[in-house]
Amino acid sequence: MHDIRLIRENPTGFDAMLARRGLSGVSSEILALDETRRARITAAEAMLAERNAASKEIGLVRKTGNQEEFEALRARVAEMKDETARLEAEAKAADEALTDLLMGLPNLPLESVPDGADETGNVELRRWGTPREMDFAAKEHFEIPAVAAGLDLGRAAKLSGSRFMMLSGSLVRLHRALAQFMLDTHINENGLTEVWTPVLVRGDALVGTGQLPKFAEDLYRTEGGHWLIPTAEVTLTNLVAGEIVEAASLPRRYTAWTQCFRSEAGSAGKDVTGILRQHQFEKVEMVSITAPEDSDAEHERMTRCAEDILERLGLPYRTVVLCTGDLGFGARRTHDVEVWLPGQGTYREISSCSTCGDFQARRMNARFRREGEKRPEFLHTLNGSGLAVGRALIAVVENGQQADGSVQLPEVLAPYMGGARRILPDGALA
RNA sequence: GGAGAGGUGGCCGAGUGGUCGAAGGCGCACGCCUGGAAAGCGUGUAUACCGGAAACGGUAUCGCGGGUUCGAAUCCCGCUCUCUCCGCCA
Repeated sequence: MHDIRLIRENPTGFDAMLARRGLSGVSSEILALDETRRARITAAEAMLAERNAASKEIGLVRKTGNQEEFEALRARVAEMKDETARLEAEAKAADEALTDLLMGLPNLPLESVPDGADETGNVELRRWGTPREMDFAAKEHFEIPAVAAGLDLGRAAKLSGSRFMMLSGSLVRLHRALAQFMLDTHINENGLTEVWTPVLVRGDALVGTGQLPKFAEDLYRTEGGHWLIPTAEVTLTNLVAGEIVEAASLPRRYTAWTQCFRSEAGSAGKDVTGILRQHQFEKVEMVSITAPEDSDAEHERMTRCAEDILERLGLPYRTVVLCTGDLGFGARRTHDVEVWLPGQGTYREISSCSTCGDFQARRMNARFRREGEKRPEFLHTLNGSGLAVGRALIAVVENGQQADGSVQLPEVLAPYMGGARRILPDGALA
């Protein structure tokens, strides 16, 4: 949500920023609504003040017992009541229209974000690692014998339809090991606080982080009215919703390992083989809550936390900064970390780290107070995957695949795999 | 799921139709007092929005949303959350 005062002060600047995201000037409509809203509020309040004064007078008059004057005042107030109601309704209508409009507008990109129409405009920031030379044709994850032994897409489809998976044996253990390894690293090395959160939330929470009202079709909703979270960004960020926190408690750094649910509306035909894109998947999420002046550094730190996981796993990656055309709704700047997938011969997104500035904080009214200051200020919020567990699984097995159909596992996972370092072609650990 | 009780300012807590943004207390800030501190005394102490250069004025807010009334913290309806008991349950 945008600060209406900033738009009032600098409408052309606001339009110019939104233009970078491909939106034509909306400030004129915003300002018109804002003006109507304020005019009606002023008028309604003036009339209300008069009415309140008259009502007070009625009380006094009634005590003095002058019946005529009492009735006259009553009639006058009754008249004003209709007029007040009309003005208030108009003010409310303008206010709602304005809020709807503002709620549907994406965040403004930071200066440092490159311009571009789509993902081809993203700019590579750095690369780490070298894809392994393989003297055989690299397979995609679902084709590798060691993986196929524990991956059952057919039966998952029988139960749930497409874009669901069933994992068993060594493969699910590897999946769990990855999540545990990520969590332990974030908790022990990166100083994040682990949180267990609900995965069913109220609509308000999703409005706060920006998924609603605009992207309802991407989400699942229960009959009881709960929504399933598409990412723990929702629950972790909303931890500070409606609160005023002490500056001394910042930055707050959270991590959570949760199920995530996405309808994947609009991604028909994309990534239909394997487990790259699922309706239900696991993610270890990172969320930071900071003071405004610290969010840039925090963004870099968070991105490094995601990259660090890949480095410990020995998985080659590259990090890109998304261009304006590829930027998500709530983000000011996003770093995507893309891991090397030999089976596809390309880098694929495994983490997305975004700084949202005060965009989400405004929507959820999350503030902090500086030591000695009276006025609270809006917080800055950041979120990033650290990492998507299913995709990490894909990356580990594809990069570790051997000519004989087995998979060599990263050394750091051995403690989580009962000391095993390989998955054999038949799915057994070794 | 059933029954009951309750949600008032940073906290506790009074308040059943008007003069209530709301007694009192705690906390906090400032001042007096003191060699210094404590105690004591005094003063002050919410947020948002609208108008205004400002001083300041106005409006709203007693869980949330409606309603009754000239007037609602107070009466009515719906919702929500918390607590207690019962039921069910991993």
